[in-house]
Amino acid sequence: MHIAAETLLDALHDQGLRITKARRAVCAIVARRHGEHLTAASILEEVETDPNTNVDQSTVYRTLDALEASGMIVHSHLGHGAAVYHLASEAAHQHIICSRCGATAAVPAGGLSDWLEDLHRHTGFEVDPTHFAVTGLCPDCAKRSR
Amino acid sequence: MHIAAETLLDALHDQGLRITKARRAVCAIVARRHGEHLTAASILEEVETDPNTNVDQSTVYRTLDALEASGMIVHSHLGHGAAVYHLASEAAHQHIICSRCGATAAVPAGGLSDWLEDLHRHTGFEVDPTHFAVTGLCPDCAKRSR
DNA sequence: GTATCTGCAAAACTTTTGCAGTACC
DNA sequence: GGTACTGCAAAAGTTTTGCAGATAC
Repeated sequence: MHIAAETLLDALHDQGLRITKARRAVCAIVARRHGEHLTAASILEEVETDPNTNVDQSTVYRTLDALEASGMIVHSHLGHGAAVYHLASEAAHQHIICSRCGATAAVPAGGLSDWLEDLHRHTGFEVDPTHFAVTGLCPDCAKRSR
Repeated sequence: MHIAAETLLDALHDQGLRITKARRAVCAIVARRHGEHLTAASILEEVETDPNTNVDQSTVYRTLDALEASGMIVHSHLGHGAAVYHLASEAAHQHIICSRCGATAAVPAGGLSDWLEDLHRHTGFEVDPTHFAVTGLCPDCAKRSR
């Protein structure tokens, strides 16, 4: 799964937004490191390694918001901490996080479709289950708790 | 579904904890208003309506932690904001929250059991799906977005 | 040229922590 | 009497906001 920073910038441009140095920097990092659990903090940290650019945290958040509004990325919440961002094209998976040790796993969200249909019939909600992780105990912690 | 403040206090006492004025106040509110989406802030707000008692927010959090440790209550995360607390005996339901308007619904978590078994086979995780809500669009917002 | 963006600084919001004094048992 | 608990105050961590100056188009 590859994506070019240009693709992200184009999406912003298509929304009538300007292409700036800060947006280039953030898009480059998102393009390069998508697939990781990217947080605003980790993006900011990486931006700061380049002594030639100076991007503020508020600009990182605003750029991520713009990318999300343009439909290129989504964010989800793994635990109690910071939100993680990933490409919308990779979004259809469910995060699981261990409530004890923080270990994470990802599974395709496909197996949920029956439940989602049920939910829709009962509540009328159109549910996207991937926005929040589900918690549980990872194999190791589950073993230890017995 | 009824519960007495005494029951909660007994649970704390059984853990070797002391029965104090602050804990009485918090337990009374939890007992009276369980079933609502109780947050630390709403509990604090209600405590402050009584001019005779003065309970600090840190004490509210510590009391909720103690009740959770004793197994009487659990907390879950509905959205990006504060955690909500409810009785453990009422916990086996899944929250759904509209990402646009904030409307919430609850459904029994029962329909998820097939998926949970699948998940366990594939990842080894023992998942509790109710800790985080799932997001989606409520019927009204879904209609409006078309 | 001008509307959009940016960096800076500060605030908002929820939750946690250190500490000295209070109150429960 | 002694330990557990409390209120107070401040900090931590993530995200948002107001604003004056900078920059893309």
